[in-house]
Amino acid sequence: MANTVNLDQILQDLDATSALEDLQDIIVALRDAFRVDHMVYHWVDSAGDQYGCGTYSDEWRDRYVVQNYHRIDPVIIGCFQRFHPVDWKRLDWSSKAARHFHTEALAYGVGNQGFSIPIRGPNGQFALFTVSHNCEDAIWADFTEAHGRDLILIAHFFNRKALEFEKTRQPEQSRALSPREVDAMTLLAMGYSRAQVADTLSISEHTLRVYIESARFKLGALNTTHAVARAMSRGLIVV
Amino acid sequence: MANTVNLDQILQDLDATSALEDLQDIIVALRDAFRVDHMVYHWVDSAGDQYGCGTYSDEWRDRYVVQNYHRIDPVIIGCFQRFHPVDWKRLDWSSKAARHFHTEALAYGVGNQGFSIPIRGPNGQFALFTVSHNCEDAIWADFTEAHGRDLILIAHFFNRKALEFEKTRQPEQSRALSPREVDAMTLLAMGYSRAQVADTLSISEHTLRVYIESARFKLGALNTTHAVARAMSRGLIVV
DNA sequence: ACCTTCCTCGCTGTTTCTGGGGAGTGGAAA
DNA sequence: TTTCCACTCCCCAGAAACAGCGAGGAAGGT
Repeated sequence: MANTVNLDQILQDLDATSALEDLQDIIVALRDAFRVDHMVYHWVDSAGDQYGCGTYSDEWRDRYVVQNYHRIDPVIIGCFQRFHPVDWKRLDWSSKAARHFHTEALAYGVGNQGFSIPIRGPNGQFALFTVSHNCEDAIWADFTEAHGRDLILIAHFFNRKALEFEKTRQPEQSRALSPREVDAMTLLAMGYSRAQVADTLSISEHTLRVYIESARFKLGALNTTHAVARAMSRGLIVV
Repeated sequence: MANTVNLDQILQDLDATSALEDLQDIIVALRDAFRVDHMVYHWVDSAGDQYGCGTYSDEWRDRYVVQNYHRIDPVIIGCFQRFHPVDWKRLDWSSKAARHFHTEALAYGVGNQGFSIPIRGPNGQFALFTVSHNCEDAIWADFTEAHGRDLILIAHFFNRKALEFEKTRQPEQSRALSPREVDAMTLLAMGYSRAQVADTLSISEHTLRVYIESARFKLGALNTTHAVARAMSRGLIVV
């Protein structure tokens, strides 16, 4: 596992990429350059409409998707609540589902060591950049220590490219909410009922309803809960 | 404006920081090391409850806060919908409010050039790391070209520290949700009605209601929308 | 073995939300 | 100037969610 990696060259190659498919080739080359078992970029999207590329076996990837493992995968859950890159050992593997997931992952060739970098983009986009390997703890610690920063940059550039290519698919860049709409969504997210929200904002409940409706429309939401969820995941409101 | 910057030393210093106040000293030192006019870290929070540190004058900062400029600042608006670091020249300064904001910023000593890096953390956290300077376009382009990557890493480490210090404020942890509860919350967050969720999960609506109620209880939520919002902000569900 | 948690199903009545109308102001942009 | 958009207010009927009560079986951990 090693050491002489030309970061500049990698990032330049990444920058020069012009098609989504090329990322797969690049990540394989990266895996070889770093001499680790696996390297994966994984754009997580609850809709199941996820994009990813990497060096896991097709069988594992298929199984992961079919079983909806992104819901119990401690790597995803853990990274989602963190900002730091995180070593898999520091995650919570205590639940039964997590342990089962772990043994199965090992059986499918995923390394016993792992290092994952959470990445977040606009509109609540969330992705992971993961390096995995089979080795002892000390060796792995040296590796992450040595290459952590490089991996952050690579992850950043990877996501940049992925966003660039996927941008066309996501025309749903919702209009920004008006201040009043933000207020309404925020208070609703805090558990207030419509009556309470209207009271807090000193407006009639009818007026409030107009805000909720227009927010729902702007966000393409089906109901209030959906609208609040979307507003949150797009970072339009903070609770 | 310059060139010999010891990135390792900077990041180590950042990592060793143990108090929020120290970040202010570090950012001043950084500004001097990079020989630019201003360097600012700005945690943007829609609530107005923002944290920031940097080298802008106190007058400008106060005015910014009082006037709620974060709502019209093209840097914030532009960065919020981007993932790339962005040069200020590429932002949209066309609106009247933006032009007024710009001339005023210049008057308060903000540089005519700027480079801002959006950073996103868990729960929709959003921050900016900005470098600003007074110089010509070509010189500025050289600078951003030369130091863009370093700045990304510095921004990352800055935000890491800021999150670390702020985390202590909100240690609320709740019991984990059961798989079925997660399913229910997730589908509700996706805009499904109770009937649709029950149908999707192939359970009766009555059963579904029990899940929602127990999730609400576990999360300390007042209603379904609140429960979904809390589940999201705690990273228990991914939408 | 016991206790806890999870999963599943049922009833009733009350409160709240939703969707469909409508109308008028003021400010900012084209 | 006209045309947007944000903000404010109003009514009504049907649909949906809420609160509170109940039950039993399966699986896991102490």
